[in-house]
Amino acid sequence: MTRTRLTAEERHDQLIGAALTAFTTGGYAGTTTDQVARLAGVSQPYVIRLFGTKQQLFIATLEHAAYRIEQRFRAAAAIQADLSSIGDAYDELLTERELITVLLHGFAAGADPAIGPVVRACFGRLVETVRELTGAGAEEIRDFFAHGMLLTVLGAMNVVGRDAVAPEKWMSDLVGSLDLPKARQDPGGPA
Amino acid sequence: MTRTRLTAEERHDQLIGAALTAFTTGGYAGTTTDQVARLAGVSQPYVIRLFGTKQQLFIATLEHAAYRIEQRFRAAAAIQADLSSIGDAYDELLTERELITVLLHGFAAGADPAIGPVVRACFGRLVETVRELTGAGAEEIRDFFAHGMLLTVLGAMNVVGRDAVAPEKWMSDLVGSLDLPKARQDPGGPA
DNA sequence: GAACTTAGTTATCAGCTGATAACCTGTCAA
DNA sequence: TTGACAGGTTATCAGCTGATAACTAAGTTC
Repeated sequence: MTRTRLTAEERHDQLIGAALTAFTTGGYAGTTTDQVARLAGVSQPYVIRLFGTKQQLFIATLEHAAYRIEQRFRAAAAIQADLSSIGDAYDELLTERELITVLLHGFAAGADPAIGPVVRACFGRLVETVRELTGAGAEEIRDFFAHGMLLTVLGAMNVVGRDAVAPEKWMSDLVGSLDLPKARQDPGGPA
Repeated sequence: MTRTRLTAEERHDQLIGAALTAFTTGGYAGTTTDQVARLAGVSQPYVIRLFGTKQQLFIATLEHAAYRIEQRFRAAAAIQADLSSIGDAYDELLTERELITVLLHGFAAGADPAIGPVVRACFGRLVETVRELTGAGAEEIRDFFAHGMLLTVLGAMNVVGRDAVAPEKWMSDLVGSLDLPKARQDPGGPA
């Protein structure tokens, strides 16, 4: 069984992908480095070797998620540079769950002295990016992220998104008037 | 050293208070039952004995937090039954951090099959409570909780609240136009 | 083809953590 | 007093988990 050897950089990227999936489900403390390793088909000590510590792996994952979200925002703004366009991009990210939800886990772990600065920087960068791309005022930016956070939390709770539970009335009140991503649920296509 | 013996109910309540503090900082997976026990001045096995499992302790803590938040909302509405009054109550809760932040940790753990239903029920109850108290429409309710979630997340990241870090410009943009609780920071009174 | 570099593994472990079991001790009624 | 219930403790542990060390093997260069 000749294993395909990857370059350290390729493996690094692949591991961050696996970490994204793993941390999305379990959060920082609730995820083991072994889970990440298995997802990537690699031994657990090798994960540690590449990233030093579990904490550094989590931080790298957060930064990667924030970077990719930023990219999606920029792509959306390249087509139409306003908040509604970026809002659509956000909705798409929400159905994919991982990038947004892992960031929420970062927020929740923001009290950690090592993770806090990273997650604040990531979030601040996103705020600046949206303002730069749209030229929107402070109030608009605030409202944009406010509704984004609501949707993010509802997504983490499985109130909206791919694995959403059966809706109740209070849910539709919260989500009803937003152009929510429920209508865009994956109709069975490939991941 | 004669330890003061409490009734099981008193100890139960005290332990939930300790759990509130502990889980607020570390989240569900990141907090040990021993930390809770030490905070309450009790042995770790006794915590398990009273609550069965760590998970049940967390669930009890979430429900307690949601209940107390609801009470605060009702108290605020008793004085003035509109969203701005309840919003003020929310700001106060935010400076106290614990009740709101522990709920956020519940949201983040919402993917867990045992915790998910509980946290959805808690949140749904809060939504229904606010609507019942204010008679506000779906959009108003949504906006209220959207801004609430933004503040909650910013609180968990220590962007606002008691232990807030030095502010940066993007933070003031997000928080600036909200009647934020920063001005109400505890001026040195007793806890 | 040999020396070297780089990608990966297996073996191992110390420390933590939730949970169980067995025991101890105030307090109160009769 | 004595018994019995309720509120606790100490002792113990199996299993997990992040991390280290030592070893193996696939390419690569000369």
